[in-house]
Amino acid sequence: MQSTTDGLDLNAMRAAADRTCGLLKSLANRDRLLLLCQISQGERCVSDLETALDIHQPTLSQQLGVLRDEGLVSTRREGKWIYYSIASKEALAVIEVLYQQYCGTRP
Amino acid sequence: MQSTTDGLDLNAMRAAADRTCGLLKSLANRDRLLLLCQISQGERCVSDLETALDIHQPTLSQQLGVLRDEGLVSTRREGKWIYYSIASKEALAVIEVLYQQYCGTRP
DNA sequence: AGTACATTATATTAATTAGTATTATATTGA
DNA sequence: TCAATATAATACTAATTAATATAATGTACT
Repeated sequence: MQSTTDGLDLNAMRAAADRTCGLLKSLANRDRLLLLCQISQGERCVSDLETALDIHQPTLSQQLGVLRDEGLVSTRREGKWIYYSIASKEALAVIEVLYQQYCGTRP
Repeated sequence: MQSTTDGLDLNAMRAAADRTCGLLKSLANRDRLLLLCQISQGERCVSDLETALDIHQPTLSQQLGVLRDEGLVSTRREGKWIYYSIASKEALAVIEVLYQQYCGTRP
């Protein structure tokens, strides 16, 4: 046991670091980052994303699958279209900071 | 050329995403994350880090080397000791958010 | 109902590239 | 010579990604 002034103990820190790594690995890919950046500005369907980012459809679907599996996005079907939105507050918080740091303040 | 209301164009977005990925890949490792977390709370020498995190010395040195190569930390020698501190404002900003999201608000 | 087309997802494979731990050795300073 | 830190070399283990093909779901039309 650890005094409260020491903050988290090593095991708790490691566990938190592992969870954090999960998010970071999901983000650490150009296509996924671009996808999340778009989706974080508002719901997008796949063909919107394809047009906006010029990523081939199977790649797109594969990377969106990764984001779904990690719980970073959720989907809603409307007819032929499937709309994606951000489902993780942690992801959203990180994306916002990344945008500020690497793309300037958001309009 | 692109109207200013559209924000960044695709090439600029890709370039920004690539730079961002560089940071994210550097962060996406348990040991490096723990190291940065410690160092972001104030300058630390290697043996401090070794004691606090219980990571074997060569691993420590190797991962600190990665952080140095990526420009995330800088060093200062004082006698036998080498002190590390955060050298990247982008990294610091991300670390702060990650801490908030995964470890609660910082004391 | 049946056909055709649009949208999105999945499966498979190939190719490449990477991440990590370990052990041993080198460097620098007291 | 000892303590602190870095580098090198190896060995493992596996992760990422692109590409191609195919499947599933929905709509429209006849």
